[in-house]
Amino acid sequence: MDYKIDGSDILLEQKDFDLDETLDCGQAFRWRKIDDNTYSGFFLNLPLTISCEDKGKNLFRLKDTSERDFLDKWYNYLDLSTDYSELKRRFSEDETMSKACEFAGGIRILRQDKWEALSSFIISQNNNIPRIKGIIDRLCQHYGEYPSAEMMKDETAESLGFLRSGFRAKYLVDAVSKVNSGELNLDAVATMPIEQARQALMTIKGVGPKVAQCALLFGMYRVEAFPVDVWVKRVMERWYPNGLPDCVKGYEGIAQQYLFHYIRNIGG
DNA sequence: TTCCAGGCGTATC
DNA sequence: GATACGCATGGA
Repeated sequence: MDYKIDGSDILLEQKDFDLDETLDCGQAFRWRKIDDNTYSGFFLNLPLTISCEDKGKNLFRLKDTSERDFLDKWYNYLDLSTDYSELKRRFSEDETMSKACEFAGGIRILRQDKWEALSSFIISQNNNIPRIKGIIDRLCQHYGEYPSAEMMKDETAESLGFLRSGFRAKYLVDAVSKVNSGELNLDAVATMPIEQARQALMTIKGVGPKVAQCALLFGMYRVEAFPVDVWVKRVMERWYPNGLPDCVKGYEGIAQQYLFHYIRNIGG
């Protein structure tokens, strides 16, 4: 990772980073493609427009970004401290993982906000990505930003009707209630042993094994969490009937993201 | 029209 | 513990 300040922008040189593969691969739902090389989106409510200026040189421009926001927020959000080349080398001991890493070598795991990831993946269940984005758009439009659990404290399944989120509205309401009451402390969950953390999240109505794993992986950077959705289930049946290879141990969640993207895009 | 989507709660065995 | 089914919505 190398960067310099260019006027009001940050110029970032970063390998193993592709905007489509990272910002539009189903892990985050508030990034919008502006043109071929540019996305606009948010971490919490801090906006960013980011462009790939030169693919060959791994050069990116973070528009209107202070050095402080870059170092304090985006460096962490974009997981710039993790060496994905080294991870891919380890993963590539396995033939399928090798192909998946080669297919989309620019995937990174975003270190998202706990509540946003949890509530987003509650919305994601039995749903498709364009529609998930639509529901989250309406939620943010309504509040003017991504609402905290505190901001949503008076919502009911009925008052959330404008989301057109179907049966998921009541699940959101239960999550809001448990987080606001302190019954579920997301900061505490983030540091629990993984199985205990999973069980704690699953006390929320509408949070099962898959949504819990997604909240842990994408909202709390628990990279050992392994969410299994319909696509990853196909991966397991097709390539890993006896379980994941040893070379992904400890980083199952990151491996999962390569595999998820791979099977969705090769017509599995 | 039917099927499906980054699943889960509930009923039933 | 495993399996079957319904669930809101909207695009293909």
